[in-house]
Amino acid sequence: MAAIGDVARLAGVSKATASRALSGGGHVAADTRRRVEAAASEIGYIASPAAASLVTGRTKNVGVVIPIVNRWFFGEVLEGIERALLSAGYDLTLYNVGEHGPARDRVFEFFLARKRVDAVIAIGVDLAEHEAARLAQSGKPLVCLGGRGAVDARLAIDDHAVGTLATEHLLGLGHTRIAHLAGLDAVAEPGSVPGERLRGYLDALASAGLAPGEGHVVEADTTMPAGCTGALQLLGRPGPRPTALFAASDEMAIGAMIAAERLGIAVPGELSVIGVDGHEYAEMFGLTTVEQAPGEQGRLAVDAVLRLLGEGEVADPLPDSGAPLPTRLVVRSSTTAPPRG
Amino acid sequence: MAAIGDVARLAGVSKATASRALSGGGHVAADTRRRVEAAASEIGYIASPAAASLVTGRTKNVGVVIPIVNRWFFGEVLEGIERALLSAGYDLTLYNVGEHGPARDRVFEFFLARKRVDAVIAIGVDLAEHEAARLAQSGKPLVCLGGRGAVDARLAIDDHAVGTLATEHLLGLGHTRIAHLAGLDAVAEPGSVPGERLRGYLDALASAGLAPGEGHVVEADTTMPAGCTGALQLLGRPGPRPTALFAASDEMAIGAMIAAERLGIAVPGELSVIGVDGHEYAEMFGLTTVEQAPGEQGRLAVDAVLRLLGEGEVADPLPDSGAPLPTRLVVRSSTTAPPRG
DNA sequence: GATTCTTCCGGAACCGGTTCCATCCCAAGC
DNA sequence: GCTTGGGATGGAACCGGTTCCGGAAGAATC
Repeated sequence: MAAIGDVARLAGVSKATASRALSGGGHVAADTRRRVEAAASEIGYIASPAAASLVTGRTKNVGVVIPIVNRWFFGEVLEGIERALLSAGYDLTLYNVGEHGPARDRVFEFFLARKRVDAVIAIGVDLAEHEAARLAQSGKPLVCLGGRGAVDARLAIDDHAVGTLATEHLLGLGHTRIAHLAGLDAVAEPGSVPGERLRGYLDALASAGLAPGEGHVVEADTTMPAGCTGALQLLGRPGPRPTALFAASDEMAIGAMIAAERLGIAVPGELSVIGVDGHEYAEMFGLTTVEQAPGEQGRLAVDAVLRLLGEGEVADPLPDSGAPLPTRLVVRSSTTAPPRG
Repeated sequence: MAAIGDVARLAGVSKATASRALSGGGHVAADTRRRVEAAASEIGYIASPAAASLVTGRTKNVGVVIPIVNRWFFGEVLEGIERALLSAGYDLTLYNVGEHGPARDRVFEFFLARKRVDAVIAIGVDLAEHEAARLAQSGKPLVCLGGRGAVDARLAIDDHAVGTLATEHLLGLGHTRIAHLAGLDAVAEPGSVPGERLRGYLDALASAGLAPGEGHVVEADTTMPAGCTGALQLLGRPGPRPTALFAASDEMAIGAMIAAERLGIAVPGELSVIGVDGHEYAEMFGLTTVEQAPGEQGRLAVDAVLRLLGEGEVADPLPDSGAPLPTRLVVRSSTTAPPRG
């Protein structure tokens, strides 16, 4: 394996100059730099990241902590992060941590504590106090995308506003019996994503002088099958049926549309459905939704990390660090005015 | 930051002994080892991976190359790999490479060529000749899961057998008009996954003295929306309608079931549907499918890599390296005998 | 023309581990 | 009692870069 000493010898310069020519920012004559570069490519020299990081303390590597890979939103964020990091010359080390337990502790205590990553991006994970503390103590920048826990840099959409926006869209169409397919633990955990969306929904209803009908708020996993099951339960019960349904995710909304089709309920004729996410399948199903852009959110998280690492261009406009990430209502064919009568 | 010298001093031994006590396999007195370990934990010593890998040449890090994160199969494999690597003390560095282009070249030429990963796992990627050569030249073990290209270690299911198995299930139920929703380029690329499944389907039909009806083989992306669109096209055309449909993936199969529902075609009464994958949603839709176990496949790939790195237990039974990965038929409620008449 | 500044470059220390080699000591074998 | 052997340990080299420091040469200033 070719080392930088070989390059230097071939180019007739010292190791120091070779290093400066190849990576350092020091003053090197243009001609010398060319000679060194030629020598390097001639013998196929590739710098050792380990040696460099040993002395600089930086690894050009960012750890990404994610609770689950195989959910559309997370996968999309992950792809966005990967692309952005790669084009900045950074590697991405993936840590898939689930519920609290020994495996999760091991990631925080051992893997992330080592000097192998320069920074950490945590996506949708609720950091326990000691986990955040551990990371802070290691001195590595930490950027959170969603999730909860006390950290300095957090990017998130305004989930309360999302709930309000979706509900107001339905209210604006004239609906009054609006049901909600909420995420798990929406009622029990007020600060969580499902909790905030539920609160936004309730607040919008209240502003219109309304309240949800009995059994018109159902909690389910944010997946299509769970959405389908939840909707079957919600739409199948006796009593006045809702004319509109706000689902906490697009997957749930699609599941609900499938449930409606199964029950012979026309969408949007007899039931309007709105979701949240901007899922890639939403368009095919004609689903009205409050879009967020997970891939773009991943890119923004990388931007934030790079800035914290001092790599950001000075020209970069500082993002309004407090402001929530953008969302937007996309109206398709799954929502319309309620049936007359 | 505490270094190993600090630990050694505190324990009253030399750096060499401290290193041996903490990681090396050399002879260390039990009492000394205890003293060193106590000293290490007292000052919160954490070894620097960079320093260790600089001298040992090993990084305890595996690169994973994947064409797309956000597809159920790949996400599942990725999670399986992550879990297995983590429990073996390895890190996972993710490279999401798409079509051939400068970004992809950069991954192979720059990122993977550096001494940052000990081995590479490529999932479902067709390695170009120069890409495989580059990896081979770097001397790093390479394990492929699916995909094509000349490499030494490849794990894959037998896609031809999958196509045959699915088709024979339908034939066994008495179907004769069996359509196929194939993956993209199934006809154009005989060696590919979609191509092999198509061939298995055709061979099974031929063995029964049958051939696909006109327009009864349709190619589509292996997603739910594409499967829906393809099925609408396939089922909507004039002429005798197929009584059974073999879709090249579960997502496509689910899309097809939605299409059938939309067209008022009963499943399985008027149309039997079978897919491939064992998707997490298959059960909810009652979908009969040829299951493969992507998470388990990821674990097996890690096993293979670890063995190549010399970490495998000698006791480990060598897997029949040539044998295809297991698949199995799971019969649910989406397939039945064809309608009479 | 002498002084100062700037640019370019080489020598050498250093990052933090691992490992080779030499040494020491104690127990076993003759 | 002396040699032999092997386990335990320390000293020092080493991995492959980066960076500090100092020197040399040329440009700019007076």
